[in-house]
Amino acid sequence: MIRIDLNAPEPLGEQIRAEIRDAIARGETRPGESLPTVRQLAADLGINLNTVARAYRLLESEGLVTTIRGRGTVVRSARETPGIAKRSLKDRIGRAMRQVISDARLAGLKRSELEKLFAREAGAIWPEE
Amino acid sequence: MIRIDLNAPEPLGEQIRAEIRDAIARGETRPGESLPTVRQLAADLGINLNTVARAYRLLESEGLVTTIRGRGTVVRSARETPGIAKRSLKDRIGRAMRQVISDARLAGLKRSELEKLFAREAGAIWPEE
DNA sequence: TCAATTGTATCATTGTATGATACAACCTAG
DNA sequence: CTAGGTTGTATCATACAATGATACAATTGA
Repeated sequence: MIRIDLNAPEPLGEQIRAEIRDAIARGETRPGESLPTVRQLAADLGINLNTVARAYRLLESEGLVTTIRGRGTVVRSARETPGIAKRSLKDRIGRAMRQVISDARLAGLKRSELEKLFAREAGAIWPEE
Repeated sequence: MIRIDLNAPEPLGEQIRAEIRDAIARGETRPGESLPTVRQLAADLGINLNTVARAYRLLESEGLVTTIRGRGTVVRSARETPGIAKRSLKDRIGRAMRQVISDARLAGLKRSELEKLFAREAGAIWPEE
């Protein structure tokens, strides 16, 4: 189930996109499964249907879902999702990771705490290994 | 040295703030050290001085720097920086970490690659341990 | 004291996010 | 095959955030 924070500084659409990306990454919503309709999700969250529709379109442009008017939006299978340029991607992820770690350090977390956190979340994403 | 990407979706001010936070966290800029003046940095980056000034004020509100008109902006010593409520903080960092890991997974990174990346960045932040 | 240096305040402009509303494609009962 | 309901889409308006131009105020130092 998707939840957002109306007061967060992140735009609603971005929050939705991030939540769904995350759900797909961890296999909570599987390929072939339908996402809620834009009206349904918008009503659940108490926001405008266009905001949800825009988030879905972002996800489609990322290749994560397929959406057909009149039918709805469906999660694509993993191998359908196109590969992206790996170099810049790894850079981008590296930067994001660095930011998280810097934040944690400034917040006073111990390295061991952060390592535990990382291990836990990574385990949720790659349960098989 | 601080670098930003004029075309990135993240606001310029946020980029500056993140860069400086990171530099402080990893000890590249040490307590007592002066940041560039708002005009200097703005000129270097080719942006408006107000954008830099606002980023500096954000950092000041976080307790990371002290700024005095006429003198400039200086990095505060670590133990001066106030502690923040730990519970919500750890949650926030946990969410950010989860996003990074989801992204990495969807991008096709292997778990081992991400672990290597994490270890490298964490080592840069906590060099002593 | 005065000029230079530093950050600050104010206002205008631009772009993005969100929402209200009307439209178009698709599906299914009958 | 057609009518009505369901789904996503397009268009327009509005609010707000980010950035910039410009003028101001505090501090420094010769």
